Amino acid sequence: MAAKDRREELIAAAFRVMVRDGVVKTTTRAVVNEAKMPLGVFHYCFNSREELLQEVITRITDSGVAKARKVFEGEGDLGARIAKSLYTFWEGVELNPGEHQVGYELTHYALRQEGFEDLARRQYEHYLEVHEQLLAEAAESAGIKWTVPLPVLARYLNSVLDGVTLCWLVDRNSEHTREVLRLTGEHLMSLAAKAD
Amino acid sequence: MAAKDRREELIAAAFRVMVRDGVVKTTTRAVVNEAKMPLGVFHYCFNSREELLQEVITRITDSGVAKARKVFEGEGDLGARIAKSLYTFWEGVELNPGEHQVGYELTHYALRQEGFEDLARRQYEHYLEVHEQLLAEAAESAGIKWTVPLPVLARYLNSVLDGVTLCWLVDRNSEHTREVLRLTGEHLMSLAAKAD
DNA sequence: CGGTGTCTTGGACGATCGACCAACTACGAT
DNA sequence: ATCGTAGTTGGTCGATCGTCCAAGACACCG
Repeated sequence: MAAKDRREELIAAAFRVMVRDGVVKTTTRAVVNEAKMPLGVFHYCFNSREELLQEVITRITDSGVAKARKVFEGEGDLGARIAKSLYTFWEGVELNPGEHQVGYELTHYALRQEGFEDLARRQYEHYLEVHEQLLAEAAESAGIKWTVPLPVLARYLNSVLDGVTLCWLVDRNSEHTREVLRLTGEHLMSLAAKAD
Repeated sequence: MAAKDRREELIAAAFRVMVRDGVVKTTTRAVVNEAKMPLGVFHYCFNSREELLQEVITRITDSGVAKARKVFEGEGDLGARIAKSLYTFWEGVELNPGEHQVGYELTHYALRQEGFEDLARRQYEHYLEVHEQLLAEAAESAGIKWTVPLPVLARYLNSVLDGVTLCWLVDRNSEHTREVLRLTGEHLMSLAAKAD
């Protein structure tokens, strides 16, 4: 009935196809087939395939940011909060690996697509910003100061999470990954000092 | 003249195309065009495009392993060696970003390709193994023990390097990345204890 | 000389893709 | 009732892809 509703359904269908078959195989035909719509619908709702992918990228970025904020909710001292956040983050990865895999695929796709580089840049800009905010908030509520500049610490955290996720997507070694996250949590703790 | 030589040239040409245009656009025609050979050559030297990509993956893995070993060569105490290794690694990334980008693209490609998952798994298995060896060697030559199990420490190091590289490929913030690597080096130092 | 096997080549095939379009329907406003 | 706009559809176009093949070129061995 509504063109806008069709758009949303197609975006959701595209995301499902991506998780199942990968970004490369997410063709216009595969998407409309997943959404059980005739092929003609596609270019009535989207100017191009790229426009659809762009939409999916922003959705994933926003969803990732929101999820990160939710992960960090909680109480307790700094140590407990960090440990729980890392644990919750990892729960999310193991529960939904395809989503993260698609995220990386889209990042690399955007880096190669003329005019899409900014989209990837904004994606990581958001992630780094969120990590920075959460680290700052944690420091304030715990009454501590980070002994490392916040942007650096945020990049460090973001990198470790990206790295362990990528590595786990390949070899699925959950046990070692959890140990790495525990180690990272302890490291973060050691970078906190009493506030002035 | 030689079928085997053609093979090697095609592999090299394929790698060049990948770095320039990405894995997805590395078609049989693009490769033979890069190598300045007629199209028919391709399926005389390779049974399929997948066979070529498989060959490129193993080359990149081997080259990465060799480069990692070379990066770790050097003298001095543990701190200097770690710092220099991280610095040399990062020099390599900044000097040749495309190569690393292709590496990640191929990993994700392999994860999606039926029967190629093992190739990606072996790739990371090698990397982790090399990091483990280098960390063990460093500990021995410095007369220290790692206070964290070696496989975990290797995965941690591998993850940080992967993560910062990926992040830098997107936002090209060299300054913060170097600080993260410095931080990581100090962290590793803090995980060393005098051997028994 | 003839033949046998390794190269080399241009062209062609079938499949799949993104994109487009003309025709059809439904429905509210005039 | 008529018109116009938004929605809907199946079919089709041109481009590009991986793959294959038949025919020619070359060299070595009998």
